[in-house]
Amino acid sequence: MREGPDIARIASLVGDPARANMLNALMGGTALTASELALEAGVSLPTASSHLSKLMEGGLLTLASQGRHRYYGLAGPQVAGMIEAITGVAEAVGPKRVRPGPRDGAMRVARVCYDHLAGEQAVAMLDRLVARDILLRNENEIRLGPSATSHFSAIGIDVDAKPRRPVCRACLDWSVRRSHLAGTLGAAILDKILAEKWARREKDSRAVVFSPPGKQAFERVFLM
Amino acid sequence: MREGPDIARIASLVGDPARANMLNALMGGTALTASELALEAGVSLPTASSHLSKLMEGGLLTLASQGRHRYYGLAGPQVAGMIEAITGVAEAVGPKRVRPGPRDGAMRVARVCYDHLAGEQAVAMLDRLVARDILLRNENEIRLGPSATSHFSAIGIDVDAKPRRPVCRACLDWSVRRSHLAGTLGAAILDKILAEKWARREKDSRAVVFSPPGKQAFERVFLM
DNA sequence: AGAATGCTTCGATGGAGACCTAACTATGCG
DNA sequence: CGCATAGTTAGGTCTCCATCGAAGCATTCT
Repeated sequence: MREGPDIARIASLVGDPARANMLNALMGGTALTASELALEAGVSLPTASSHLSKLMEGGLLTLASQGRHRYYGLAGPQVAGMIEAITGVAEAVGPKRVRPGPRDGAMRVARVCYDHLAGEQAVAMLDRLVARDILLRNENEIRLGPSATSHFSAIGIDVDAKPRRPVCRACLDWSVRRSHLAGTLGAAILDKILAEKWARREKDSRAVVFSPPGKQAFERVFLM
Repeated sequence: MREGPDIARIASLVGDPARANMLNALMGGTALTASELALEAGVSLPTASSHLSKLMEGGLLTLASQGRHRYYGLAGPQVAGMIEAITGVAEAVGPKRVRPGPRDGAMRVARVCYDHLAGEQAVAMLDRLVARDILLRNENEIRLGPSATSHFSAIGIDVDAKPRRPVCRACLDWSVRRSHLAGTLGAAILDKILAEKWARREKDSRAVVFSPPGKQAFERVFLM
């Protein structure tokens, strides 16, 4: 029997799949709301809330209340370092990813992330929008460029509406490890993709599958 | 829902108090038998055996059978680093130990971290080696300086051997919150300290206690 | 004020796993 | 061989906690 810092307590906090998923999502560095984290973890809102209060009590998270939103973030670099260390071990001893199934491949290409598009397609889209100066990017901040209004209104998206949520937000993509576009604009684009039937959502999955003509249309609008 | 390395699996292995105690005991660097670990963990032998097979299956331990004894040890430096990282967080957020006992004081000054020295002494040593340009440090990376070979060979340590493990590595010290020296060089230095009898290991603890003349010798060689 | 949204608390349920005793296998010793 | 020590396996109990639906606050929008 030993004493010393209670390492089991901390480790068991990370040891639950739902909480691990949440922490993983927060490794992107941006704080997320309880709903977003519930989606990431694949659990209901009450369950997520319970997990979050445990993580808070364990000192692994910080909380920033803004109006009716509650943004949870990692408590600090030390916590992030710990997650990295655990991830490193998991990667090393890991059950050597069996053959990635077809779903995994589709998920990698394009999937829904809360309310916007993620995956290779989404990362490529953000890159292209920035390269064309339609969006301006500075580290993790994304703003509208001068031609944004005209460009997006041409395809039926109004970026000048003043919603509560930020129009643009960077969201770290776990498969590509680079950012894609979130925020209301990201959500509006996903809406358009689905409304135009360029792609459909895989049932019971976050994967988004483009039809061949839909893919062409998407690339013509966003990747040219 | 995410995928990626199964961090929850690894963390939950550490997240059980009995297993955490076992891992903690193994942080001393010496392999222990199942009975010894059962004692450390405060559980019965069958329970310990069950835990050990889980840790083995999780890839956190190595096993060396010798006759009817089975010696369990940490699987490697990466696992040791993970435990240290978790310990650091637990220490930081932990239920602020009421009053540090005498043994805690000794642990703070100098202790074994898997195969190298940790604690105030170790942090001071790395600081000094960097200040003298014997080691070159850049963030978390540590390299040998130009005079390293001659300096260490003068005290009987060969730094030019090419092992698989890195010669130098930074390891975050949970008590001081700054880095100390790990890697094969860190291990060799600990070996020398014990071989020269500058210090002895506290029984059943990771603490390392310097004798007065030993402390002088150590400081002459590494802290001047 | 009333409706809508974001989140937490409550209460009940089910399943996972930590634990021990007892029985079994393996190695070493006289 | 027969006994002792080291360790694992089997079987069964019990506690903990992850989970969800429903209901309750809190904040903001209209």
